[in-house]
Amino acid sequence: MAKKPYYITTPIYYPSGNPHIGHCYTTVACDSIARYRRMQGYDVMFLTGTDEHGLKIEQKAAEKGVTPKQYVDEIVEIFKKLWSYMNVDFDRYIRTTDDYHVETVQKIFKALYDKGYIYKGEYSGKYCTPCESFWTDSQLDENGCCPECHREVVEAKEEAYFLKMSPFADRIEKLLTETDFLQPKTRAVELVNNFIKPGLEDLCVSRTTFKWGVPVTFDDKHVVYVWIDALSNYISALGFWNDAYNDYDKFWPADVHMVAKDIMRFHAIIWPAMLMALDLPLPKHLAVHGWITFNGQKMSKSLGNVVDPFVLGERYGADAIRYHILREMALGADSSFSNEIMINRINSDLANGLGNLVSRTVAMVEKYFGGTLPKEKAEGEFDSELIAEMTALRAKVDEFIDKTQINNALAEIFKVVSRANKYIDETAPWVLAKDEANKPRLAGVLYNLLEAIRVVSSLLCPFMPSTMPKIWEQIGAGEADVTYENAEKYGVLFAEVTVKRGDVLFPRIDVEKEIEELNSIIAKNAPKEEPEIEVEPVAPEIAFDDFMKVDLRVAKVTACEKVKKSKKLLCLQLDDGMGGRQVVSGIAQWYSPEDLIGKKVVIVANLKPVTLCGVESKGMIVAGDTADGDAKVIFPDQSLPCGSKIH
RNA sequence: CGCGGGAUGGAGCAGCUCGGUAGCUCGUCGGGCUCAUAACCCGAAGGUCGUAGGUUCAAAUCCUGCUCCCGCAACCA
Repeated sequence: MAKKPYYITTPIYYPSGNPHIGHCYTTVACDSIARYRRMQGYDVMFLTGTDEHGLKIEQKAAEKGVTPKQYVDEIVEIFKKLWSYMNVDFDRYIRTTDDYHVETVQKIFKALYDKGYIYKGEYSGKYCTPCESFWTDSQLDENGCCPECHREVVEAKEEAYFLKMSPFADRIEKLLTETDFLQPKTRAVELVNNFIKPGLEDLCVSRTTFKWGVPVTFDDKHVVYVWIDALSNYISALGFWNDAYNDYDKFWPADVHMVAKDIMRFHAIIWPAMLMALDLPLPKHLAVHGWITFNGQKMSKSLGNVVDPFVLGERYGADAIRYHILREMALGADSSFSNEIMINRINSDLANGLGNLVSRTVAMVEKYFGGTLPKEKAEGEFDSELIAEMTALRAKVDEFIDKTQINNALAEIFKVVSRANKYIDETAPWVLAKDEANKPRLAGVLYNLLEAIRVVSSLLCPFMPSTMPKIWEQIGAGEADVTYENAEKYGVLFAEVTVKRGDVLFPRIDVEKEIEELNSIIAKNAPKEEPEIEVEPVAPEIAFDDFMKVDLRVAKVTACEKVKKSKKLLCLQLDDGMGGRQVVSGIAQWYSPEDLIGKKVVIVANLKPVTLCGVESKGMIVAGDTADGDAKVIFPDQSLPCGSKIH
């Protein structure tokens, strides 16, 4: 009988920087599910890869003085190295720069055009002629000028191709609300209300403003913009409309696309729309997970070195890191990552729980029986409960894996670990050992423990693939003993099994000492941050007269309050020495009103007034960017009088 | 009134669909045990279930108002 196919994917990651713990989570989660399915006997295709085109890559490469391809090649190596380091066993790695993928994208684009779903239209926005770049209103700088060169932009239109979305709105809404496509489903309402009900806008699917992308075959001014290029990886990697592979019929539709919530929208709306337009089946599930936050903060570049997966893996082992992120992360919700939580988890579950269980069991077999159990065994009290729990475990784990709830699956497994530890206490082998007559019972107890360990480690293998074989070696389990089949059976191990003590599986970590060391690593890396900010190129030269056009003044904040309806805006009343004025500034995330009242700040006094969220703003507060993209207000010498001109 | 999610012992969560002993993990305290990685086992303390009302014999659970957090959207830097 042919094995059932199972297709699972991670997103293709954007290699504009090194991979971090967030990438790790998605990938390790997929890897674990893929391994579990393989163990269950599915014919698995596990795909991951990188999305390598686009303006940002082009720019990053230019900064470093290399070609875009050279730039991504380098980072892709780091991704692959991390996956190998984390024991991620993918079946295929797709790069959107691969020839076969490019071929598929071009054919899809053409097919959609031929079907009339893609049409040529105009993309309008602000255009900076010297930079040859389009910007949306929100990308413009504070003066409404080009964010790159700070010169004026003009309203302009660019030719672009669009994908019609509206024909699919109804079907997508049904997909989200009436099927179990989206996991967790709570997000469906949000998507429908925000994007579908207001009317799906047609999607701009080509660009002429950068070159680093897949050329549109029938119009070489254009390159395919991210959507069609990136999303179609899921089928191009199977050989859809290319000759590199021939697996489309076997594996499509995918069983699970796993993504983080920030790209849920693209996978829940755009990707189904594309497939509908192509008349292809839709993926079965979209599993959406939250972000890993660090000490409550969203992951950012400056935290990257603290939570560098390489550093953590080196200290605690890849399996421990895998376990921690899988155990901690619930589908849908964010989960906070801190070194302390991680170390405590590793200590309590892995070192004290599982590791110690193996250690004490094996030690007793050696101590009381010289390493090999006798054939004669006696049953006794407490056996039935332990055996019942271990044989029932597989079904429970299966159920949670089916629901992509890895954290709950692990929790079930560790309940049995706990039960086994308790069983040792109940049966007190060290007491039995005192009387020769109890030897058969003692052997029975130890055999049951080995069996429990066998079941637990079999089911745990997909999640911690490098440690489990070490356990099998210690408990004398052969490869045939630790199959999925046997995971629900009792009495699998050879009756006269021989154990072999090994190294400590998960060394206990000294919490305080480790935290201290990790903090010192943070401290060591922290000073580097400063020079690491991306220094923007200096704007083109201007004449003194041009500078004098900008009227900078000192003004004192007399009152300040948050703008209702907005999270980022503060409304400030200023004494500018000229009768006062009101300015709205987007700094509410970093300053509360009390921080500013009474302080003098620098304002651009002759800026054209604008209305933000219904509040008029006459001028702007001068602020600088930090490395994290936060804003810091520039405070002038506080003795300067209000209204004094700065030049 | 843009949309959605959340507020449960010190921390993190479950319970809420289908009202009726408030449960789990970690931490704390006390005890037990000694096979084991100072690990394991047992017990205890600790909760006005955000707030104000309502429905009900009975509400963490249903309804309404309010406060605060978070995400999306918008807006801004």
